[in-house]
Amino acid sequence: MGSNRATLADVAKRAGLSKTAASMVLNGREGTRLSAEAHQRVFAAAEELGYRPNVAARSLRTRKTATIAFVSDIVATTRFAGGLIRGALDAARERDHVLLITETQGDAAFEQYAIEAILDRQVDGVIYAAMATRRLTVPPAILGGRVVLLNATSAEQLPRVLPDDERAGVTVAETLLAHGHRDRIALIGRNREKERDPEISLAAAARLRGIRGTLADSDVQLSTEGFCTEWQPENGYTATRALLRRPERPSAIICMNDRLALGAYQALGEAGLTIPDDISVISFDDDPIATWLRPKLSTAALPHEQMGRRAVELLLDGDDHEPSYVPMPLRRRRSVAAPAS
Amino acid sequence: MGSNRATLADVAKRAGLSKTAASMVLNGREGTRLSAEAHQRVFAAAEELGYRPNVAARSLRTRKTATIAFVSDIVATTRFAGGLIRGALDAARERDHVLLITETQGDAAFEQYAIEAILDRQVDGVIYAAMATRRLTVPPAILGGRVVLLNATSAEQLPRVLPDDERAGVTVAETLLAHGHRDRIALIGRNREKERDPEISLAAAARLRGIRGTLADSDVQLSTEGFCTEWQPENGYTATRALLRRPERPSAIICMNDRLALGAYQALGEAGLTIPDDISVISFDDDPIATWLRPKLSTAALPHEQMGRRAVELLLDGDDHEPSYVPMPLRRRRSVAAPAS
DNA sequence: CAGCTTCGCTAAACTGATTTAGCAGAGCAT
DNA sequence: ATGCTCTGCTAAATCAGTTTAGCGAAGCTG
Repeated sequence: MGSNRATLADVAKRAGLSKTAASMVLNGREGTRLSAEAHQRVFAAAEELGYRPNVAARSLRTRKTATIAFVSDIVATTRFAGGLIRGALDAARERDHVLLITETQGDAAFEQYAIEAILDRQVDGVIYAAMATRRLTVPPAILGGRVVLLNATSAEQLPRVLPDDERAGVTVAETLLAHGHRDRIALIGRNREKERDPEISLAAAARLRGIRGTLADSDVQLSTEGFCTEWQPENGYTATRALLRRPERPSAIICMNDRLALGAYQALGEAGLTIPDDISVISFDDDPIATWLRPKLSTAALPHEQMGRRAVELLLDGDDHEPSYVPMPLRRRRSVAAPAS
Repeated sequence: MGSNRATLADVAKRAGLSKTAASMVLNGREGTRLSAEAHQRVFAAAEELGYRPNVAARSLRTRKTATIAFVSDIVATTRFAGGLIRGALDAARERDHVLLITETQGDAAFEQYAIEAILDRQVDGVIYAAMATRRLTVPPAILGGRVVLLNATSAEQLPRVLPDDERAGVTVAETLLAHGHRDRIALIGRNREKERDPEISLAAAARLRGIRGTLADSDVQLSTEGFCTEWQPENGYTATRALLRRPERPSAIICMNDRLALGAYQALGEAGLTIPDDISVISFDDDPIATWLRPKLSTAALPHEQMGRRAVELLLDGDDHEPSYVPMPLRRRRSVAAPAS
């Protein structure tokens, strides 16, 4: 690869100046007394030689690598991860940085490897990301540098970016109310573990809080709450079937995520019910399947790209340690309508 | 970050030896005449100080960074990308390497940025990946070093890893034949552009070739071929509805990917047909939705993890420039059965 | 015109590793 | 006693930058 690249010495020689001068000019140092002409010559020489500084040499001295480590439990390889990385990648590029990506897979040895790789390479900062919004434990070794939590919190008061799940819950509930749903709003995806253990999920409790609070403000309660051990399509299917066996059919179903909603669609389809005419469905996440379903699913979107972007911004430009809550906009599609009759 | 780390000089001093000696011992250099005792002392000192070499300093001298660049058009942020990255990540870790991830998004300026970032950091090699299996143009600037193409080919004879789409086509066709399907096998997802332009897709033509060849060997032809401008669920839905309007209903539908299959499921469901009793469905990719559908979809899996892994292996240990074809195993699930009656 | 400041620039040290060239002492043969 | 080889180790150069300290000439002051 970069074998015969021009070095700073080459540039200096061509400009008829010292390395010092060349270095200062190229770094735009203030207060140096180099003549305008010297500036010209250095820029010209650098241009002509196609000079690009060697990052290793530079960071040896400056301890800056223009590299950010993106460490995730498992996020880098899931469908949800895409946007997170994309956003981070974009923001990093805008700031002339680059992303070093590692995955711990929840494995202590892997995490150890990641930390060492990061420390060895003296990255400028670490983004510690979680797949599911949750609390996690940051390895002390990286606390020496800048760390931003992405989609996560931790015991330490670190800067962090989180989706505003509670607000999303509010939005979802408001939408249903606005369409005239009141007493027959069901929910599927209740899950004690997710709701209680912040190490597993922060989203479940927050969404539920938002939903219930908003309904309560209008003197409404959820008519039925379906529990699911996982938030997978199968669980949504089963929960929805259970829902339909009850005497009073709901006018709307809130699903705690889009995979559950897929299951709900399947169960409703089998039961011969039409969405949204017979029953409305609304959900959270905005997984790609949301637009694949028929009808397209209305859902509060996890703003992954924005979150990734925000994390980099916080890392590089950030000063405040207030958690950064990113809004989850509702994607209004075709799965919500007024209750039948 | 790593502020007060022990340096090689520290280790040497503690061991009562020179930096030279310490360096040689720690690098396991053969042919050095350092005593066994010297070895002990160096190892002990390094251990006690928790010594880890500074990668920047080392690579300044050796031009090795233990870093691989993973450049993709857009793959890093799509659902399909996960496995690719995961596999590469795992293989890289096993070889004590790390991944620098960038994305060109098909944008020339972004590509330029990626290249410069890569060259500046003197990565040991580049994995150039495409989201869809296709031919792409590798920027000449990176051809100076090791490059492996992932899910892609190029004009240059570069080492590359590709899914064995043709063989997958064979497998899919064989499966249908084995279940007794013959004259009423339909296909959806024909697409002239994808089939003809290798810069768009290599998979479409290869899959089709495999399917047709295998059927022909048994004197069978596809009964209907549905064209789709895109391989999205909607197109699958429309194509399937068209299929069902024809006089003779197919006994099986081959979908060129799982998203089309989702569309097919939706159309079949609406038509009141049961999979696989009334009609079998088989597909390609093994997208996560394949297991979310009811019944679960049989599909030839794109072995993303293996491909990513293989790319790193080829890059680091590889010698041969033969394209590496990775098999696409058929995930046998519930969507294929014998034809009705 | 000596002394001081400012200007414009550079030599050399430094970052932390690897690598080349070679030195001192021991052992042996002559 | 001299010359030679082998052993066990080290000094110093090197990679490509940044940074510190400071030098010589010009200009100005008193």
